[in-house]
Amino acid sequence: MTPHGGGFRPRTFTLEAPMNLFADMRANVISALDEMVRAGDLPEGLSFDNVTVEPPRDAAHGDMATNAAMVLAKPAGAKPRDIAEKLSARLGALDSVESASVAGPGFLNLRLSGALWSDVVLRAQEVGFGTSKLGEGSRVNVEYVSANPTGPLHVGHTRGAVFGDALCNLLAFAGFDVTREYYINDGGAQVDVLARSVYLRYLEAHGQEVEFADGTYPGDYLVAVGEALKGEVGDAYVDEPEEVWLEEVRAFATKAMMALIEADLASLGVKMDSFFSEKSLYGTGRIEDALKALDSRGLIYKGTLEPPKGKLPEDWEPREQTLFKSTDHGDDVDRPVMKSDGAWTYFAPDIAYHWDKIGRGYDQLIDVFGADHGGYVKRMKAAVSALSDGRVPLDVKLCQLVKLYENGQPFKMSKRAGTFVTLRDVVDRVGPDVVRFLMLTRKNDAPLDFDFAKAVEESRENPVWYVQYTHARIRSVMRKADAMGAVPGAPRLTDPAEIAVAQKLAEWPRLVEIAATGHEPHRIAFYLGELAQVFNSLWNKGDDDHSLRFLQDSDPEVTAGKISLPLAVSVVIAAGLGILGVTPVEEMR
RNA sequence: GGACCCAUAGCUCAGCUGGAUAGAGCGCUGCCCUCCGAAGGCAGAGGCCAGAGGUUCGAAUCCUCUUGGGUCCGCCA
Repeated sequence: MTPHGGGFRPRTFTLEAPMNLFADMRANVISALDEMVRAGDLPEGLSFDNVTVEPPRDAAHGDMATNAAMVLAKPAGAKPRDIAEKLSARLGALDSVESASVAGPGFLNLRLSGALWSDVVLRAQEVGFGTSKLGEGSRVNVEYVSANPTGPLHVGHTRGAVFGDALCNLLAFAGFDVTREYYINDGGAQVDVLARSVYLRYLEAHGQEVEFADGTYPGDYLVAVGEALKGEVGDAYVDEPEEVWLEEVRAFATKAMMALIEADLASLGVKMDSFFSEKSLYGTGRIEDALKALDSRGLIYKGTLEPPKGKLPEDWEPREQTLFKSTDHGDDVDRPVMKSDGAWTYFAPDIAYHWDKIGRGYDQLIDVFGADHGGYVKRMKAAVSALSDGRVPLDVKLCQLVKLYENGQPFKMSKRAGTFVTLRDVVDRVGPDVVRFLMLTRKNDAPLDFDFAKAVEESRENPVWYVQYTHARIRSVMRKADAMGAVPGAPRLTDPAEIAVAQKLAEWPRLVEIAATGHEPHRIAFYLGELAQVFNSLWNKGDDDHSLRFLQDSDPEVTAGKISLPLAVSVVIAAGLGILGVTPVEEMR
């Protein structure tokens, strides 16, 4: 049996027809059902929308299962098992299906022919395996991080940055046209505070004694900015009133902070496509335009809100404000867009910003916020729904808090003393790859514990290490195979452990689509852990059964057939890590 | 008072948008370790999916209520 002999059936693989075994089989099931309708086995006019083809929970049941008979039983007025039997006969006749059997309440279990698994392994070796046309022709704007430009990014921002970036990679992998965007909050009072703080550092650079009162930022990251300002303007602003310098110092400081933030993001491997300035909305009529758009839909009015129930703020008194009738679009109460003194609320520029995004023609908007912004989700969705007349969906992903630990002990930090842990601290400590992977080992809406010691531990408990280790050991095998002169050939999968790996590989394209549809990049991280596990299980079996080893020293040709599977696994791991933004390593140190 | 999120093995968490006997890691118990990449492998025990109703062929998953945690709640950005 030469590896390039009979069993080898090369198939061309193009991005126009990415492989998804489950989608392919579902198409087979649907056409079989259509045939049954024509043959009179099923009534006309049935909807097949709820018919699914999935991996069965228990692999002993088969390779795939369809619920078609159960879903159709009621509308067709037939018994599930009768439908399943007839469907079984048709599907059993397919080349790719080895056997079909009816089980349980009406499941149809399919056992696929061995040759199909070999095809999966071959195609999984292709770069681009798992890419999808799911997002074809669809443009998505993902807004994430969007931290105030008043200082370096801290741990809290890190999770949002990693989540948003991985989500963008995932969407791009699934075929979407993605824009990564950062909204700069440079229009509010906090940048004035920044400017005053920088001014104090500027005076300091001129040798003055200064005091950081409440309401200023004392962090020493502004020392260099103050000095830079001195280098720029000399002593022009010394002992001048605020009116003279505020605007320019604000612009100078904001620019410096954004440079700092961009550098922080770069240390994590995050690069934005677009920065959108809140300030650019003021005095340009853009806020007015957005509110006009709402007004033209009859959604702006003057009124007085009910006082909040329960604890009443001490200084509460009813005031008339300009309100957005967000309750028409699913919100609980209408929201003020203009304060009683005539100034915009923070919500007004947010509306204008999203109005701008809609105007740029995106098919879908995603906002990644911290969990503390949960209260704004409904009003943002209401605004986007109103402004796009329900055409553009907005999905808001909330990232829960990150708690830091050092060997199980809570990591102390004091915000007041300015000793909060920055993104840079974390990245410098464990490296960007570890940070990124671990930040995605929890769903975004679940709190995350991050332990510095465990993050760099080399053990099965550490998912980053485990996946990297698996990739590295495969690369090692591939290098040795190369030295033997073995080129990956047609895989011959016989052992259940080998088939199990191929089955896991077959799930990859489907998993990508599920993760992309749900905006859930953490699924990729979990999948990689599972893939590594089934693969290592096969590897370990090689200890007892030497015929399962990938490198067969005596026989380069058998080796050629064996190394296809590990090669495919390494390709998928590399692709998955790529989505997470983690570099796959060739060797562990 | 209201809104949103969460509750799954002793611990930390998955659970593929409603599928079959609910999974993984750690911990626990018992075996095996000198093997291509050592930093382990295999097997076993462990569950009223917070509780109660409802929807249907079928619910950890969807709806309602209850309990217990987190976040937020006019002019702060």
